[in-house]
Amino acid sequence: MLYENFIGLKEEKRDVIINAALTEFAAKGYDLASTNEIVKSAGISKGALFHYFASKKDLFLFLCDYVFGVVSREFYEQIGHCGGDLLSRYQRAAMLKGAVYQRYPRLFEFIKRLSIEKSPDIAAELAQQLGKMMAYGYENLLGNLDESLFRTDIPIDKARDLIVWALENYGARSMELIGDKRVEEINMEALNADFGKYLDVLRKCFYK
Amino acid sequence: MLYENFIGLKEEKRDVIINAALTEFAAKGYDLASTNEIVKSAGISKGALFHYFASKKDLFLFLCDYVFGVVSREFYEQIGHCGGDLLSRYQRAAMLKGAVYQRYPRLFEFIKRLSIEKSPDIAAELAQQLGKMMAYGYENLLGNLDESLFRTDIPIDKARDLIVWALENYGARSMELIGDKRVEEINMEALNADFGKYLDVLRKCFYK
DNA sequence: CAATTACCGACCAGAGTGGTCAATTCACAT
DNA sequence: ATGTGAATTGACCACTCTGGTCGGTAATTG
Repeated sequence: MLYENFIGLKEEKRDVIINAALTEFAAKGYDLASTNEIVKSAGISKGALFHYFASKKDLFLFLCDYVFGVVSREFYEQIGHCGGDLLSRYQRAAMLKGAVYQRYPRLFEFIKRLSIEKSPDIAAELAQQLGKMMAYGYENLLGNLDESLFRTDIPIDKARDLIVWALENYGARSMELIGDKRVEEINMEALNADFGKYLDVLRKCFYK
Repeated sequence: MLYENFIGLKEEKRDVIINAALTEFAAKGYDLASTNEIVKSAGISKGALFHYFASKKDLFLFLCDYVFGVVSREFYEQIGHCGGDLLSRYQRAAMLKGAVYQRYPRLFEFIKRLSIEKSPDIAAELAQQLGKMMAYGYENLLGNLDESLFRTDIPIDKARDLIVWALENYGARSMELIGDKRVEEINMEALNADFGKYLDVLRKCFYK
């Protein structure tokens, strides 16, 4: 069975290893990422890692599968379950992102890195999976959008672009702000309140 | 005299070396950047590089100085010479960025990388210079801002944030789109026209 | 012409690479 | 307590790449 040795581990230990690997790959990309760093940061031996995974490539592809699963289940598929307009969806997405972040702080950085990954060793396997993933994401966030709330004196597609860009940047900035804080000491209410204020401005400016 | 051997080179050759080094450092950061890659990509010998610069660190610090000079002279100090409102400044900044890009395509990526650089070998020297630089940049772009054009029913600071974030993202996206195209085949008029359309939307939404 | 400077690239010791494997520890059935 | 198979360890392997050196050659200068 695939990854049987790793799957058998208890959840806590699995997550430690996953987070160590996500962090290393996110920081350096596939080629420059070091398995030595991963085992050191995960607190396991070199032998253990290669007992769980056949090779560095195997580990990387497992991570891709894994994050795609997490993001699809815990993120994209939940976004539909709320208002059909863009800003409501983002509001919900922010909450969901916080939940995923608590368990896998580097997951989104890992995914971001995937989209600029150029190593030929994994390009073929990665390309199709990533393409499907991105398409799925945009479909859930932007597909079947209720556009009736937008003001009518501006092109909706450009307004949508600007909103998406601004909020992506807001998200990135929040991540940096959070930094390596322990999960407990992040004030989620304050974070959401602040985000809400920006959404209000966007509603006032881009909606009727 | 400092960097005398390098300064004496003719401009063309200097720029080739500078661009090769900017590209490598921007892509991998200080620690992982390889001087071997730089000399290969610049088309010079290892000996030559260490004839121009005493060490990798010396080269890196020269580059920092150099890009700070370029950006200050060709970018920040020119932004003031136009309308004092935020969107006019961004319009001008986009043109200026294009000019710098033609000569040093990776310069802005290099600077971006500086702000997340963590190598202890250079941290001390870098920190102060970078701080001064960023402050100078924001002062020129956001300082002494004409805020009279903003609508009065929204908090100006939040509107300004959203505009800055959206346009930063637009800039990053344009860069990616340009990718590694040769400078000649970039359609600057089309690029500016497109950018103008987005600025129009922002004016309509955030200004009176 | 000599003298000086610019430049080359083979070479160095050391660090780090992905991956292996004999040896040890562990969990657990008897 | 003991035997057994699986989980785990970390020293080790062959190899690549690192920043930097240096004896030599080519080009420039006076």
